[in-house]
Amino acid sequence: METRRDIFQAIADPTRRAIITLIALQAMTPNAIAEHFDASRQSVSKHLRILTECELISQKQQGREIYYQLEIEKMKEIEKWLEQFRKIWEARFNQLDDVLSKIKNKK
Amino acid sequence: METRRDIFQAIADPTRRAIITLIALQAMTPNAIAEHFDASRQSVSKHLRILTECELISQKQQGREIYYQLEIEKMKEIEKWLEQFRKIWEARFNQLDDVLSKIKNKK
DNA sequence: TATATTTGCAACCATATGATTGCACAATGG
DNA sequence: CCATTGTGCAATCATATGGTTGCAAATATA
Repeated sequence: METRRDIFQAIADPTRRAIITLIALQAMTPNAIAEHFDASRQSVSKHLRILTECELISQKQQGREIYYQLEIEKMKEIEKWLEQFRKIWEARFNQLDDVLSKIKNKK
Repeated sequence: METRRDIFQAIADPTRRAIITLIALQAMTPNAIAEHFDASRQSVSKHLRILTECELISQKQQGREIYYQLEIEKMKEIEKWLEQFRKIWEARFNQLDDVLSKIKNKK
């Protein structure tokens, strides 16, 4: 709770992943978000703080209400980490393709 | 340590992410893996257990050595979760595209 | 067979985590 | 001005986490 925030650590918690999905399309207030979960309002507030700390979400003050919205660009960092594995998938797929065409040529 | 394993929880730890990257291209023994980190062999062994529990990696016994390899298919589950956000990215990109072409048409 | 190597597991420990409760404070509305 | 509403923060607590050390089991080697 006190350590440096990290996206991967942030999305490790299922409630936080659910929050991310919930506000992905529409910004919401903490109270509105909390209504979707069993957890208390304060507990959700803590999750929002963690998500804010690693800049996965941001706030928009509107009178006394605060709307939290997803910073979808930040999600791309996960995508970026996955890229190295995508390359491997594709390489394997191409290898399979080679094998298949060799079988075909043998016929 | 005792609870049900989850991929997102597994990749939350930086050492585990490093292990995944390390063995992505080539299966390795626990000792060989541990040499790449400051942590003790036993600590790495624990990480390997966690990764195994959520089926992100698998083992291949070879004499008295055990080779751990990445189950790259499992990584696609993260990809799958990201898909919902990719849709939003693309929608935004298209919106931007619309705006740009409208500006162009005005000229 | 005796010894060395490779590995996993159990016990233990300090710290992180996620939840709850209670409070404070600012903005709104009567 | 006073009550209500929306929100964050501090304190506390049980449990999870990640690390260490010490040991045991299995395989390889002399």
